[in-house]
Amino acid sequence: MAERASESEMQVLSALWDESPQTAADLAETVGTANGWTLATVKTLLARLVQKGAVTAEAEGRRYRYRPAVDRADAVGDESQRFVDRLFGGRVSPLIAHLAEREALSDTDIAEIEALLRRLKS
Amino acid sequence: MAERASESEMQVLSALWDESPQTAADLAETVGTANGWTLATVKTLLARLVQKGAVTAEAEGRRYRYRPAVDRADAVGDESQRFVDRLFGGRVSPLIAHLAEREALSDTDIAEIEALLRRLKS
DNA sequence: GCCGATTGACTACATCTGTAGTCGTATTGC
DNA sequence: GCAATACGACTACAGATGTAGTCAATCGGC
Repeated sequence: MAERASESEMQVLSALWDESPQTAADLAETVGTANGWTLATVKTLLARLVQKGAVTAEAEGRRYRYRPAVDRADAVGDESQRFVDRLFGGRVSPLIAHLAEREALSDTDIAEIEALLRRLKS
Repeated sequence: MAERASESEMQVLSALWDESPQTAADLAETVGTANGWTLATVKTLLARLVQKGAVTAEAEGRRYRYRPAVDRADAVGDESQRFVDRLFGGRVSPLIAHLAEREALSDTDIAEIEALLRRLKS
């Protein structure tokens, strides 16, 4: 259970991590419109997430309320690991270096990361 | 051209970034065995990479020597951006936080990241 | 010069993914 | 009560992906 979610599915799952439960219509409005998906598409993604065991559907009257069934930290951690393995041979600093070069790091990001590192070293 | 490489394709491309040119047989021996792929599979991945314009094939006698045709920094940067967008809403520090929590950061990583940040701030 | 090994070209095929559409039913506004 | 609508179940379908196999040509060793 809890097979990997595809990229699109991950967007939906992400929205559920941010707020849950949500209905298909809710998600269509937020994630759907953000990605240019119709309600039908969002429903399909939800169905697949449920089938993969990444999301649970709880009946509320005639409709369902969806909730994440996997832990965000776990899922995100797994993905991150795969990602750094795949592109950086498991090394994290080259990733940071790339993000920095691409100016993908805001001042806030930098400050936050520094704070994190301080905590890590203590 | 230069469409996105799939995960498996990326492994091959990555090997070419590390060393090039290489033949299909070379790659099968390294990336192939590392992933449990046969020579045939590696050849397919190479063909797809060439078709996508991510790798060039230069004939050397009866065989080809493959070289990356896309810049590593560019490709990796794009992937990284997509990745942080997808899982962290574009914010980098949560990614670092997760990696840190998973103890995926070595002391060396931390030191390197700090050095990077110092450079960024100057 | 012949034979086995090598190599690219082409083909195969199940599954996953992205992106919906249809349909029957239940619900709700009037 | 009936019509419009909302909802889930099921179906559709092309393209991407993972994973290889076949085949014909060729090269290298004997």
